[in-house]
Amino acid sequence: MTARTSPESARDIPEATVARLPVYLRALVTLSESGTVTCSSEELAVAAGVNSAKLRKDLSYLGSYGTRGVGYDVDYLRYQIAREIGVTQDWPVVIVGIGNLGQALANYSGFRSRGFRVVALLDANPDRHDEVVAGIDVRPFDHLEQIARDHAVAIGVIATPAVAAQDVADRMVACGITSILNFAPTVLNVPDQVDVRKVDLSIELQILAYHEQRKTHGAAG
Amino acid sequence: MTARTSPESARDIPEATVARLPVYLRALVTLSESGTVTCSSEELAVAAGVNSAKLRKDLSYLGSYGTRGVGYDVDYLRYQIAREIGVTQDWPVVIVGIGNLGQALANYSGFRSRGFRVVALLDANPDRHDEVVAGIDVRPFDHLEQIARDHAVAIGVIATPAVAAQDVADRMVACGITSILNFAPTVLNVPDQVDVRKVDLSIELQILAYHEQRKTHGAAG
DNA sequence: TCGGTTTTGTTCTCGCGTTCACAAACTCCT
DNA sequence: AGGAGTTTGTGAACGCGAGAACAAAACCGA
Repeated sequence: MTARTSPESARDIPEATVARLPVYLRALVTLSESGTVTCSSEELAVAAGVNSAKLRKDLSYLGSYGTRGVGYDVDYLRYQIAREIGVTQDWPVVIVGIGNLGQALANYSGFRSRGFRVVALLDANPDRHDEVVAGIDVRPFDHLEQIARDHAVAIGVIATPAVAAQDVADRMVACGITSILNFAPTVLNVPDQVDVRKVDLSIELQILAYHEQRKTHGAAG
Repeated sequence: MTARTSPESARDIPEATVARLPVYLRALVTLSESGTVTCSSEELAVAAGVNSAKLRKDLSYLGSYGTRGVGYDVDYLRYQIAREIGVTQDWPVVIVGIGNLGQALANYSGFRSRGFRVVALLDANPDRHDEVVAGIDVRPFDHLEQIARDHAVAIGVIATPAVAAQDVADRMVACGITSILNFAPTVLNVPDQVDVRKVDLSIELQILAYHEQRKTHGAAG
C-alpha cells in the first residue's frame, strides 16, 4: 500500500513458496544472463515451470516488487529473492563422508555460485586423510568441532553410509550446526530447532517406478 | 468404475502417500534384517519418521494388511509395499552424463539393491568412452536408441550439465523412455505422459539457508 | 487529460493432505 | 466363555495450497 511494505518483514512465507523461490531465482539468473531486463509473471512462470497465478501469489508474500502493466525488473527481483532466501551472504558448509557422492558434492560448482562455500571435507576413514578433493584437504571427522567453531558453520551435509549418519548428525548438532542436508538413506533424529532436509536417490527412482508400473499395467489391462 | 474393484488394484493412491511408501519399505527392510517379525503402526511410524495415524491411512490405501490388536507382519507388509511400488521386478535404467554425480550414481549400491539395474552409462564426450565406471563401459550418447530398445528401458537418469539436459530429455522421450530423474538444474519440457522428478542439490541448500537466516535473525531481533 | 490496454496483487473457491478420535476386531487372561 | 486390553482401519474436521477470476494500478497514444 504505502510503498514501504516493511522490506525485512516477510515473516510468514508458506513452506511451499519457500521451496519454489530458489527455482524462481535460477530462472531470473538465466534471464538476466541472456540480457532480459524486464519480464512478466507469465514469462517467468514458463521459465520456472509453474503456473503464473501461483508465481504471482508466491512473489506477493515477499512484497510488491512488480509494476502493474509492465512486469518485474529482472535484476531487482533477483536481488530481492536472493536476499529473502539469504544467499546474498556466504554460507560456510561442511561435508562429511567423502565417498562418490561426497566427492560429487564437493566438486559441484552450483554450490559456490549460489552462496555456499565448502569450508571442510571430513571423513572417518584415515586412508582418505591424504587426499585433496576439489582443492580441499580431506580431514579427520574429529576436526568437526574446531572447524565448525572457527568458521561459524551452521549448515552440514551428510554423505556417509546410512549406519554412520545418526552419529554424524549428533556430533553436528553438538557443534551448533542447526541445518542438515542428509543424503544417507536413513531417518535422522534431531532436536526440534534443527532443520533436516533429506535427499534419497533411490526413493525418487521408486516413485518413478510406481507410476511407470501403472502406466504399463494400465495400458495392458 | 463398477465390477473390477479387484483387491490388488489399489487404483487411487494419493501422490503424497506414494512418496512415503519407499520410506516405509526401507524401514521394514531394516526391521526385518534386525529380526523383527511383527510391528505396530506406532513402531513403524517411528522408524519411518512419520505420524502413526498417517502411516495407517497410507497403508489402508493398499488394503488391509494388518491385524487389529497385533500389528503388521514385517515381511508380509514389506512384500506388499514392494509389489505396490513395483520394485519386485527389475527396472533397467540408463544414466546419461558421467561427471562426478553420474559416477556417484553409477556406484550407488542402493539402486541395485532396490530393484534398479544400470544397463548403460552414456556420455557425449568421446574422451570418456574408454572408461569403465562401476564395472560398466561408458558408451557414446548416440547408443541411447539401441540400448533403450534392447533393454526395454523405461527410466532414464539425467546427470549432465544444465545446457545439455533438454536435448537429452528429448532424445530419451523419442526412445520411448517415459520416466526421467533429472539432476540437472533446469526445467525440462516433456510430453504429458512422461513423468519427471527433479533433484536439485543447491535448491535444498537454499531452502535450509532460508530457515537458517530466519533462525539467527529471529533470535537477534 | 482521458480512455484503452496490459499486467500485477488479491480474493475466493475448491480439493488434497493431515490429524483426531473412535468403532471394529483381534488377543490374552481368568 | 467372556471381559479387559490393544491395535487397526476409517469417518470427520481442519488447514494449507492451487488455480480461477477480477479489481487496482501502471503505461500508451491521441
